[in-house]
Amino acid sequence: MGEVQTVEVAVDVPLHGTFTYLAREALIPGQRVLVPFGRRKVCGIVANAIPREGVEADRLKEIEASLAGVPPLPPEFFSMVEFAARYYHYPFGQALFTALPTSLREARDVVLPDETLYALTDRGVSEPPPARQTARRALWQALCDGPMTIARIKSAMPRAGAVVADWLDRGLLKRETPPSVPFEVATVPVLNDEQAAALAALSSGEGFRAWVLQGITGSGKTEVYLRRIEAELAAGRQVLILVPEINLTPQLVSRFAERFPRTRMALLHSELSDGERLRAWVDAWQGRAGIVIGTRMSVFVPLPKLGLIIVDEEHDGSFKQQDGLRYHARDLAVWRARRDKVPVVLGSATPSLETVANIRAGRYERVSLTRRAHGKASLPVIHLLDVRHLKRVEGLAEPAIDALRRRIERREMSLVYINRRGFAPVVACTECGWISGCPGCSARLVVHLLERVLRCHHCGHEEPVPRACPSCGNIDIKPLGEGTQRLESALERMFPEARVLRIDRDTTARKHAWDAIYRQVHAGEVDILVGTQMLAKGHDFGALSLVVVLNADGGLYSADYRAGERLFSQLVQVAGRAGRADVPGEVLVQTQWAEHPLYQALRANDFDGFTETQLAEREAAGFPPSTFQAVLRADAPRLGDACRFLESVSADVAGRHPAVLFSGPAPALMMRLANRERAQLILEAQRRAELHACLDELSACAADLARRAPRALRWSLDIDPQEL
DNA sequence: AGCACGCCGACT
DNA sequence: GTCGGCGTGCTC
Repeated sequence: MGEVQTVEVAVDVPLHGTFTYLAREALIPGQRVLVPFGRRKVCGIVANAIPREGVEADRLKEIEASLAGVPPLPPEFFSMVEFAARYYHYPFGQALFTALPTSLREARDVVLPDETLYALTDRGVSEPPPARQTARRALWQALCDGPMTIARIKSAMPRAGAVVADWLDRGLLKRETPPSVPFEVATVPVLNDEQAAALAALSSGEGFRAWVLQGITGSGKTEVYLRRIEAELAAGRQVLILVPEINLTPQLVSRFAERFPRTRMALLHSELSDGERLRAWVDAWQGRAGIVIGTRMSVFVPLPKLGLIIVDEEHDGSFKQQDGLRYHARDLAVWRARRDKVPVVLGSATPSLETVANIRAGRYERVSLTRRAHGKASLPVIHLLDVRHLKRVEGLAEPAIDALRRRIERREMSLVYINRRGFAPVVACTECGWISGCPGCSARLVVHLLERVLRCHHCGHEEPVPRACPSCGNIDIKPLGEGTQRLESALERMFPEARVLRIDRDTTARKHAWDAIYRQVHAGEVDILVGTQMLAKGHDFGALSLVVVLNADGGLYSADYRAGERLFSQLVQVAGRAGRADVPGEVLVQTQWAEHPLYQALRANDFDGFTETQLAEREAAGFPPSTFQAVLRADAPRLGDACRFLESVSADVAGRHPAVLFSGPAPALMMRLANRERAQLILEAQRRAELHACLDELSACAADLARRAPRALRWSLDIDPQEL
């Protein structure tokens, strides 16, 4: 008789560990199963875990069924999820389910389209069905042109099932598995010397290497990727390309499709339906797709023949998941590349400071592209407009107005970029440049106008808003970054003849909004584009001859220590929009702090100089990448409950971990959100290991205390947080 | 997380 | 008298 065995099963619940079940038949790790759980039936994944002791056999329930549709998930998938669950201190079961496409999380069988190809045998070709059997004859004709899937056969001849079975029986038809990674390259443009050198570098060595491809805007990074990808495809391997959400555009996809016309691509992004996503996921997993392009979630997709990982725009914040399993796809990509002994390429014009620190530490190797790839195209000229000494109309400095007017006369397109980021207003003196800093730590104080206080979101310090500048007595002190509200309408009043197109969350919310915007822009129907952050991402607006940047200073002295880094990268991006082959573009940045090192570095096109000062500042202040951080966040209907919870967690754990600095609890920057109030506790350590040892204890303690706290309290732990 | 059990307020 | 609020406890 079949012996009853026990099996460990992972389930999508916020509890640590796996659950033990009885199984009547042998089950393979990675298999999806239907299990009774509490009073419901859920999907579980058979885990290759050590059977747990001390669970009485009579309390065990039985696996109800195995769920059909896909093969068992491979061990490499598990090992990556295990790592992510451990590193991000998140329950294994939930981590496993976040790494899966929705269809595989549900307690249902899945049905995938049948990929088997049917082809005529030699005999089949030489024995056509009689002409009077028109349907069979038409199917035969279609099959003569090449193999077909069952779905395509049925669309040609709805009741073909019996015919196919009959032809298979009589040896007229055979099943074929598709050639795994068919490969062919379309015409390839010539690389310039620098690109060729970069490609040679990225192709050198064997096994794991972490490369940073740092190329200025327009330097042709994508072409280098394409060449590098070509080599992998030619060797029959798969390539994983991670891109920010916004960059996964039809233009990017068609560029790949045109270059490798016979290679199957799997695209993974948030717009897909569950069915489409499952299909792409399985194509990648089964090795059918040679190229896998996707957003952060694709870092988990099993890839049996992985040869290379590319993370494009690696500095982009969208690689960090902001809820649930708060993973960073770039960091997991590097981990995965090391494990799979394949190279990883991190591409960016402005690599993140974390990446720069890794280059300096010798963990990553940098390859640079310093020239624009095409013709005589040159970098834009950047001017700083010191608004303290210039006359302004509605927030626009006169030289900027003149420059816009000239472009309108010449029928050239301009972009007015308004930086609304750094929404947390820091108070500054317009005379001496004094900034509201925290006396207790190196963070900056944020104005809360309603409560009339300055507050530190790092340590919780509070003080009243001063009436005059504490440094020079000037009474004209105000929050940085005020006065952009009226700008858009002001532009229209100033240039009534110009066609102004505003691009922001409101105007792009509708589904095909971008298509319409692109059409107008490329048809030359726009004189001035006005927009926010969105414009700094990889949209192609063709050539602009002028970019005016307003309100950038908010990012200079922000409560968020990453604001400077983000500002620099955004300015480099928007500046990169300016300029064409014949005329260099012009960029005007309006600022009160023209002498600030960030702007000086921007003007001199000096990324290394910029990172130098940033790294020094971060080191002095004890912020990443020179330290390692985690944030414990809590929210509740009342701030007090959230703070009390964080306070008791801190009191419980802090004493035993002197190497970890606890700051707070402090109210979070966006204190109120959807009628809930939020607070945070920040942890910092010099070494990652120290932080993680502390976090092991802290997460257990938080889970325990949360059970006794008011039920409405929610908490989360964010490792390597992106924003505080 | 989800789901049930359980014990107190305004409704047919 | 019951329908339903959400506090508490558990899930192999």
